[in-house]
Amino acid sequence: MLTNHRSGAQRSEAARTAILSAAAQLFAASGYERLTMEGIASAAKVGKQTIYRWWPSKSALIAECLADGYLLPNERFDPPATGHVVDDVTSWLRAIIDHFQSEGNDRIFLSLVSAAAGDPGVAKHFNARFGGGNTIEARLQQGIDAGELGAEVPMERVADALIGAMVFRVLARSRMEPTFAADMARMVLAPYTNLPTRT
Amino acid sequence: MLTNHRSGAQRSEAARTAILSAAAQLFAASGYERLTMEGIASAAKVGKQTIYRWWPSKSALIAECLADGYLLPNERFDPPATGHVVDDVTSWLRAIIDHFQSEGNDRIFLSLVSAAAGDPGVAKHFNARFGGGNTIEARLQQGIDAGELGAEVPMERVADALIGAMVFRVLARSRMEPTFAADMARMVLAPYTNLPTRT
Amino acid sequence: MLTNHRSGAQRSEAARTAILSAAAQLFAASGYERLTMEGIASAAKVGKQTIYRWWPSKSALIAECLADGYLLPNERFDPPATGHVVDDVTSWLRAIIDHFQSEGNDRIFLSLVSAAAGDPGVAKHFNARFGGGNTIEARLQQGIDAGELGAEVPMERVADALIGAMVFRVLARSRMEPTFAADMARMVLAPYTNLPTRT
Amino acid sequence: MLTNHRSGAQRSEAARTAILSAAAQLFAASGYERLTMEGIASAAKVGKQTIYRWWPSKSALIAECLADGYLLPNERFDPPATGHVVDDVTSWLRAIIDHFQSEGNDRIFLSLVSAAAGDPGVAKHFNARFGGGNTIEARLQQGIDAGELGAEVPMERVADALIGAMVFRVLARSRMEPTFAADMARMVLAPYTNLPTRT
DNA sequence: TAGTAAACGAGACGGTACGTCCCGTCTTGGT
DNA sequence: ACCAAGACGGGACGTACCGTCTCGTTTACTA
Repeated sequence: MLTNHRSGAQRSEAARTAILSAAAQLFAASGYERLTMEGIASAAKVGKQTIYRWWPSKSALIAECLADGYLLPNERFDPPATGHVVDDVTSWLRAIIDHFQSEGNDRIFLSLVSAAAGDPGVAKHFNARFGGGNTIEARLQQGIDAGELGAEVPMERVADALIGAMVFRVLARSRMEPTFAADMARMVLAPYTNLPTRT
Repeated sequence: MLTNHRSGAQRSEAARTAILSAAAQLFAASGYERLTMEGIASAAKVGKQTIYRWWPSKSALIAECLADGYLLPNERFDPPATGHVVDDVTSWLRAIIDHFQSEGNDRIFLSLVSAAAGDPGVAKHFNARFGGGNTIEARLQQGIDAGELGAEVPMERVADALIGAMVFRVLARSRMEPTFAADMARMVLAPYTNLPTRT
Repeated sequence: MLTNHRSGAQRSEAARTAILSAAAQLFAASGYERLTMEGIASAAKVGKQTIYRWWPSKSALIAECLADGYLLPNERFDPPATGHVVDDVTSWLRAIIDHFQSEGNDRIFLSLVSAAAGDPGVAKHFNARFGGGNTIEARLQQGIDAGELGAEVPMERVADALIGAMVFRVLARSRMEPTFAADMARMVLAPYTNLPTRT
Repeated sequence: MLTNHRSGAQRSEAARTAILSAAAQLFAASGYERLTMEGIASAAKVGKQTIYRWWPSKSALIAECLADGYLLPNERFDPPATGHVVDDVTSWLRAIIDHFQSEGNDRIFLSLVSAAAGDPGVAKHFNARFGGGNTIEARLQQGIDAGELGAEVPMERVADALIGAMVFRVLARSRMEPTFAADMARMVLAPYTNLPTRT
């Protein structure tokens, strides 16, 4: 027999889902710091051990919530491609900002920052969703290919600046101006566009 | 009796100092989440009540640590004024980055982000130190006055982008490249300088 | 200052009493094995830590219940002194048997045996209450002094036999005959009485 | 098909033996209260279900251990028949005492008492081994038949006293004197022997 | 210079949550 | 049908801290 079989009952997908859902719901409602394993277990109608059996810590659990789309919309923040890169980037950034400045979601975002600050595993997923490798760089690359942008545009730096500015403003509890997205996009992309952007 | 006098012992400055020092030391060593009031009281050789008498919460205590310079150098991050604004901003940003990427200080910064994410009071002090009213805008204003920069430079946005990018990279546990500061400074200021910056 | 003073709040006698009462009540109701610290804390409206602060274990708590008379009547089992030692010992033993064969008390006794079997500290108090040094030996000594008993009566052995037989019968769930006490008393004291005892 | 055969595998004698052995070994090592079903299953390399399939409870398992001689020597405590009944009873009692006062066995005995106190089923087997139907009464009957003892000797009471005293002393953690067995035997049998026994 | 009231260290208190152990049941795949 | 393995919902364990509340001592202003 060549199967490396595992005897015993299989992991319950129902329990896994219930735990992630409960964790996400309580996380959104109360924030990372007030999230308790007992609360999750109780909300998920699950024994605490079932949580600890599969996740080593609260932060690992939240990281998986994040990775599996329980906390944030999974496929939402793709920049449009209208042909005008600055406008498209502005739209993209504004969509993100609108989402996280809306009631309820702001708390989630702050809790997520708190979790990411406290745990590298969460940070990794946080970064994966917002930072490097994200869809914004693909859009910039399209802009280069289309001749809208100079090839020397420092794509990672652009992403750092746009996302970072937003994170910082949320962290500072400083509500962003309506023109924030447009201002940021113009500022960081201006030197690389082949169109006049001053004023 | 018309005097609103207060008899009895005065607040002990020794206790206040001991508490802030102990809190800062434990905060730096263990982070915000593992910081405990009992640990602080014990390290400061102080009764718990003496802490609760003067600070309503752990975050208020940390906010005061931050405000009083127990956690960060108080007067350090002033940009130089050599006459070349992009270089000066680069120097300023690099100094901040070097400080917070050094061993020990990175943990403090992350803990600070965590505390700020969890508590608006801490966030206010966090912002005061890094954001809005900071010295960087004064330097930019000097640049405008000296004719180095166009008057239309969006100073708050520049500050958001520079500080925000750094915060984001620290949060993402992504060590910044040696040219990070220079790249950022050039990118955000280029469209407003009266000197050629492409390449 | 010569006082070896202890700073801080004093131990709460109310908490101590509530804990011992709750423990005794639950012990009597559910037995030693089903007794839980959480149940006691909850019934006594006390934090668990307040129990653990003063008693190292469940058994130590039960031992103190026993020592302080929360589980058994404190002053009850004194043999009478009518002048006839065998009758008096019979009365004494029968009183004990009647008490522990009554509904409710039988469970207490068995639980006590279980606790004593599991913990030397409980055993010590169990022994103090039933065994050596008890009042039965004083009564026998009176009998010797009065010339009823030969001086060579092995008092400890008599006590061992009487108490032991009862313990064994309770343990064996073997309800004792009405004549049990009299039979035992006669049997163990007969060789030492100066009166005819055969038949 | 007329046979009332049972399809499927038969009960595994190997599993049964392994479980009883493991239970007895852990019981002797850790006592009744610390004995766990998971520990037994793991030590016996058996699934927990296999235990629960055949025994309803921990106490039933221990009762079977006791009945099948996994915990105590099965055929050991027969009194000799030298012709002198007090000596023979002394020898028998001393053998029992020596066995249970020896290192290791004392713990087993106490654990057994604890188990018996907590569970009637165990108590029944405990009693069967030490009490009522035991071999001591047969020896006493021989003594009566041989004219050594008066026919009125209360055999059950004698057994209660001898076994009970020992149980009580073990329970009280009170090591028995070397002359304990002889003293007890003389005391309880003296009034019924046809020989002088005072001193 | 005595009285008194606040601040202090210490730490007990009623609680909540931790992460672990074990319960007795259920599920899986193999013999 | 029985077995080994082990996941499951649940309950209790003993510990760590929470924020509040006495204690008895120290300090410094007021009468």
